Amino acid sequence: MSIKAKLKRFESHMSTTEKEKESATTNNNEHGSWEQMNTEACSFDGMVCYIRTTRMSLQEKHGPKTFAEMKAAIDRWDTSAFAHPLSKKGIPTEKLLFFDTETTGLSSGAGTQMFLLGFASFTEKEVEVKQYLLSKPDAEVALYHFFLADAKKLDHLVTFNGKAFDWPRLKTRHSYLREAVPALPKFGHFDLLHGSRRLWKNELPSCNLSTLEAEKLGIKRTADTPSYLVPMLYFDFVREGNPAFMESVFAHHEADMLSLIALYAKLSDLILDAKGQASDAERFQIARWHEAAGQQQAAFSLYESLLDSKDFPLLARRHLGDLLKKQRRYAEAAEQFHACVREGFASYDCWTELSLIYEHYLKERDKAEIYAYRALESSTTNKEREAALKRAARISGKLKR
DNA sequence: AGGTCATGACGTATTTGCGT
DNA sequence: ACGCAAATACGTCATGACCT
Repeated sequence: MSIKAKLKRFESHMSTTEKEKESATTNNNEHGSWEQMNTEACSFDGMVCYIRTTRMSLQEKHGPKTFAEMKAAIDRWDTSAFAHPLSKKGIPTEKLLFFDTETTGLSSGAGTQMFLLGFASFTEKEVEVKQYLLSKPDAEVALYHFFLADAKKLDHLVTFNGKAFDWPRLKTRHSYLREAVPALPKFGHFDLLHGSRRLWKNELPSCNLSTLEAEKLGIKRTADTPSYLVPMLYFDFVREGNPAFMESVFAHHEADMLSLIALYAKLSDLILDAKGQASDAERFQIARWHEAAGQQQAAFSLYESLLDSKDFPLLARRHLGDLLKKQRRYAEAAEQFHACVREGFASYDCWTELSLIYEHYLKERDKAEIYAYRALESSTTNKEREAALKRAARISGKLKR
């Protein structure tokens, strides 16, 4: 008896739902089939990896912006005047992999599988999304074989928390398979989580990607499968072999990668054109970022631009004072600290700075003494009181002689 | 049973400038 | 020239957020 005939005889014993599932796995034209999801089964060494390829025009939008607009924003790094941790200057935008994975959980134990790898990238006229699905637990070699064959053509990762989550895990799995799969290229890596936190942690309840999408990228997800459901859907897929379970997972994963493009574009816009596009709060945080990155010029110019802002004139002044002092422009630094204390801002810190500057650099000890006592009056903790008292007493002692 | 980074609280090393 | 205290720059440690 042929296989077909056997199946036909068996059919009558199946329930209706089982029949539907069976047809979904075998009929390529129906909803939820591999073909309908643009997904191809690729074999390597007897193992299958499902590869889904999606291409979209640069004129398509993800949120309010077209991919062409996003690419233009990212391209602007190439003409930027300052160094920055997110600067891709010198790296073609087409060489970036906007990389993300799906796993069966957040914990790092042996029970957690990395079952979906993917990246979006810019080609000449399109955005291309490639997704590599693990067909079953022991088919990892095929997964990494096909993923690496494509990924190695590119050279810089862009991720959201990928430095701490996706990439170390991928490296761990890859090292188990290193005899059987291509070597792991040494990618450069831009991670967007920490920069996003720098800009927005004070104004957003959370800096997770979905909050950023909603609040900062203008991206609305309709009927999205939340991340926490992804593991269950994958378990169902493996157990029942029905590709339909992966449809919403593919969509979720794809949206994550496209949002990485949108987020990198947004951060690029804000950092490269802070005066034109960033809010006062964003500008202040970008200035602090420049300062931390050793870009005093860029920081200085942004702090200056905030002196007539509504919420940041004094904070910006305070930072300008620090920068001027570092540049040994002591008289100008003192002006900034004076302006702060006139407004009652950061009084202890600023009076202390004034006392230091007048004692050591402007050499007016009588003023240094007065400012030390002002710092003492403004002190709020024992630690501050002790330090201010000590300073005041020492300068007074100097003056007596 | 993870890794990265910002942040803040402390501790330490090196340098600077003062007073003797 | 010297010792000392202050200032600054650099480590270290702990904590929390984020990823499915």
